[in-house]
Amino acid sequence: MIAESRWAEGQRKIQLALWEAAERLLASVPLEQIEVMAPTEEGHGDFTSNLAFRLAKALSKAPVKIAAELASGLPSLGLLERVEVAGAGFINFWLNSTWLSDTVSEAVRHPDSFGESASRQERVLIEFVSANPTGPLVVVNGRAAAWGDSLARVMSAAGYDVDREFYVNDAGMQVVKLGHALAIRLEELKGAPLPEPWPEGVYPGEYVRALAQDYAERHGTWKSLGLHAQHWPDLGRWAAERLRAQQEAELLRFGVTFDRWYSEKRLRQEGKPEAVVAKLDERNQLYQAEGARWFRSTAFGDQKDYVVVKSDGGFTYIVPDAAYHADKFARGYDLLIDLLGPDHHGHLSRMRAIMAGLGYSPEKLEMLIIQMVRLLRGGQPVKMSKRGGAFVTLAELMDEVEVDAARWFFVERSSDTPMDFDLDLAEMKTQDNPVYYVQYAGARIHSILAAYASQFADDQQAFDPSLLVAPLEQALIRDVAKLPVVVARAAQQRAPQAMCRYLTEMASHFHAFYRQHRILEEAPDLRRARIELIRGVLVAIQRATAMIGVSVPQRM
RNA sequence: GCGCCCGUAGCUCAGUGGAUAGAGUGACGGACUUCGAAUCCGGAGGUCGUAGGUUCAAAUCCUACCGGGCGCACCA
Repeated sequence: MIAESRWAEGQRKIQLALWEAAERLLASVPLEQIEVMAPTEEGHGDFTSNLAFRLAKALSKAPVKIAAELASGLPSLGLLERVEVAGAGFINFWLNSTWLSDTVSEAVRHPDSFGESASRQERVLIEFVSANPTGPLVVVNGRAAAWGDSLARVMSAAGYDVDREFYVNDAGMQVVKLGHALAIRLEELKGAPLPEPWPEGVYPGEYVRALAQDYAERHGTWKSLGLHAQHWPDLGRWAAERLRAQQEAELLRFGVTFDRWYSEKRLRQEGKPEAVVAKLDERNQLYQAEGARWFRSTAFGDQKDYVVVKSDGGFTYIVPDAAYHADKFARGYDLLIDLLGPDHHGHLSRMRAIMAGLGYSPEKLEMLIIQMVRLLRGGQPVKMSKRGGAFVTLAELMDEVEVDAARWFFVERSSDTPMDFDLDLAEMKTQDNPVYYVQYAGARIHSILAAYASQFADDQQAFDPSLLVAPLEQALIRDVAKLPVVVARAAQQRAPQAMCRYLTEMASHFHAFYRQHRILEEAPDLRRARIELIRGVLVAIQRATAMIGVSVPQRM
């Protein structure tokens, strides 16, 4: 539907031209070996190639000489302004500025789709958050939510067919313990004393009190319930569904929705864990020992074999998990991405092993760890302990920090390293806060466009891109033109944080441009050109912020 | 002990095998009669944890070591 971006198209044309030039010098060079890439530094062109270094050995000639020969034989392709040999043998390419500024008009014409790539015909399932339905979402769940949702948006824009899924652990022992906790709180409502000592593993959190209140209001018969273990599973299921719904509402407030909430309970009811064990058995991957059934995970690079069916006949947790992932493949996804919590390091090699044991190709399952979040206030860590029932929830974080700021902070850092979340900084609506820096650029553009619309409502001036010659204008044109490539790259690297850097750089160029140049007071033709430019910049800002779930208000 | 992740400017962090390793922030010095100063412009700040190896080229890949974080149940 969407054509290849002009930027990528230009890159491709240069690559082909270089290939032809190389073929004239050396009998045959595989096209894949010809790299045309973004230079690391300004002043090295729009694209650069290291081809001369690669050919140096085969041609036994100095890279500089090869580069000069390659460069001299290149056609302009209708897009190159100049080609230069630099350093020890790099070939740098500058794009024609008129060709470039046409992409700005392209952005202005397609404000809702600019930056997107054509479909890749690849179905991806991203599973994230998947918090147990035994309590409210906590801050690290927010990190996973922001990061996973942004990755989904970025990959979707890059042409992947993406679904988001939340796996609900509503079947295990945890749910029974939640039911136990609810029973205790119901007894408390009746005036009974709390158990001494508090039973092991039962949720002590305050939120269970609220649930008990709620339960009592909805169930007239609650007073006849005693503290009997046979009631815990039912109470637990009720509470788990309440908490799951609450999690869904909190995520919605955070701007994150899922295509599917996948129930472990249903997975078990449908017999999928049994099917996985049977399949492993068929494939000769199981053996009996010490009264349990073991999986030969060492055959797939794991450290030691582990139990899949316990001596009491129950499954270990890996079995339903494996069944869940097998089911994802069965549903037709080409690629699975899991964002796992910080306590799942040990899970990775096991999951890889068992999926390999089931015959799935390991590179089709990517597992990324979302590392823990430490909240800082006044430079000091805020105490959090789920066990003690005192923790900072995502809802509390949202009460304190705007969603835009929270999401920016979570996405800005790569996922696999622990982060400090500076509450004071995120709350600040000042220059120190990077979110507002970007939003302010958008607000300024909105404000200029509003003034333009009222002062020059009947402007008939045509857009003349050749007037945009100032360095900052050129920088902004390139920023806009690059969006599709930035998105494609962020998707490929699974690195939504690239969007934050892109936005910060573009905003910086815009603010500098704004201080240095006038728009409305200029002659009509230049005014019109700059209006087109900032419209394009606004589109790029809006598109890029949308991909990380951050808004761009018209006024701040 | 084993596994995963991380050591880059005072601090927080980017960095795709390429050129002189970058931002932000802090401290310091400047800029509003202007379409929004929530902004801009300066200079200063580095043995990329250490030591080897691969390569024309290493912060990036490999090995060892040092330092930090997390995880290592027939719990989930």
